[in-house]
Amino acid sequence: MSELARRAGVPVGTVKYYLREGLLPAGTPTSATQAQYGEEHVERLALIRVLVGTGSLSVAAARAALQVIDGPAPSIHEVIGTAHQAIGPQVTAEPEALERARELVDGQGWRVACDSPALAQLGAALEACDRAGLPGMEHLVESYVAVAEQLGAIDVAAVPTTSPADAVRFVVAGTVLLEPLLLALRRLAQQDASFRRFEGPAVTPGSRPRP
Amino acid sequence: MSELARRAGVPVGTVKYYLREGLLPAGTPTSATQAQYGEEHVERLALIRVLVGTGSLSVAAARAALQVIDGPAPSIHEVIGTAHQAIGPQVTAEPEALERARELVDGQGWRVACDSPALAQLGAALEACDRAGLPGMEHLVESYVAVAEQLGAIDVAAVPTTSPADAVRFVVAGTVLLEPLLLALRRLAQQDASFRRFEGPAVTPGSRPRP
DNA sequence: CAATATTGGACAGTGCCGGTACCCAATGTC
DNA sequence: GACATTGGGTACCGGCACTGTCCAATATTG
Repeated sequence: MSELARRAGVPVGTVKYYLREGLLPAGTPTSATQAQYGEEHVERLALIRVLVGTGSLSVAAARAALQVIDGPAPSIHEVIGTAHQAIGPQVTAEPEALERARELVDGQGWRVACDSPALAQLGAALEACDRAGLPGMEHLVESYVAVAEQLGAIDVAAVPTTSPADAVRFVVAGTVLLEPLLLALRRLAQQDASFRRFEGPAVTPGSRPRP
Repeated sequence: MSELARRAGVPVGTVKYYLREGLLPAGTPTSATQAQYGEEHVERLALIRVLVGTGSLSVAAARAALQVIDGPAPSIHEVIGTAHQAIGPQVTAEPEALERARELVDGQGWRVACDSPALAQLGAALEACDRAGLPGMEHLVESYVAVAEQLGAIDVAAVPTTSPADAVRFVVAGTVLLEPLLLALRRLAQQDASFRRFEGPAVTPGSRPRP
């Protein structure tokens, strides 16, 4: 076990913790004080660390996500739904907000499961924007919907067709790990866009990108 | 204070907590045991709640974000940078990952501050995708960059020009609150796209959206 | 073969973080 | 004047992701 921990770069105590929490399957025990761990355990450990680290999943959510990866793959569409159930922050939106989300989605012609947690998340997000008093939301949301449609198409097109297991792994890990990637890119693009709009033509000393 | 708490729908103890933490400015005291709170305090409280609730900012990050809103607005471009500093999860990426992020951004021709936390976030996210063994990342990232560019343009174009204070508020709140909105939309779009790709033509009983 | 080190496992403890409960003197209300 | 309420301070709570400690069984070594 110490070798596993060393190879994965994770403290031994943490490995024990993951074993206890059911994130990491136990190794094959060779005796009462020894167990065999393979390369798959190292990879699993790496996956756990990125899910709870970069993906900022809770340990419970990571367990659920890993169960989806381990489980059978009925169909990719099913897996996406299950993954969203497992991963999503369990947001509870009021019925009216949920209704608003449904209308938006239906108006867009999207075919979406009624019980998807993403609907509640959308409703809560819309509600939050209202409460914050953000102006011009209608147009903004419209633009975002168009962008999201591209994202969905990109993601689904990128699902590998080599094997069902690969596909499931890609869907679960990709859904989680591309989120921070997307948010980071958005922020960087915001900086660039604001530079072009506000600083580009007349370069003001002191407000250009810092060295 | 109890009236303020009631109007904002927040427990009194929590209001005290926000006062203590410097998120909510103190009311004008009318005596030793009484203070006057105005509509602005109710709005502020609502803003705090969406930032820490839906926006899932820590109290410390929310304080920093609110300080940006309260502070002077040198220029929108500056505000975006400062807001990213305040909001961002303080990710520490290794120099090599950071270098990789820089190359990606430079290759895209984006003008970005060298010390932006978003660069570290991007580096960490790329690193995480590698560690998870996601295939076909190059093409995927390329597509995401193109989408992010649209997002940045949308966000910056939506900044209101009515007053600097409005603009700052929009930038800070929008950066935070549109993130959950975007992620929810992405998930919904994924569901729709996967439905179209995998379930659309030949409808399989039992795998269509649940009632 | 005996002395020592290491292992896996169980369990309690730690540090942080949002938030809550309690207490108090000063004040408002009846 | 009796009594409730207020703001403010402090202590405390529960959840979470670990981490430290202990222990008996086993591996390693002289």
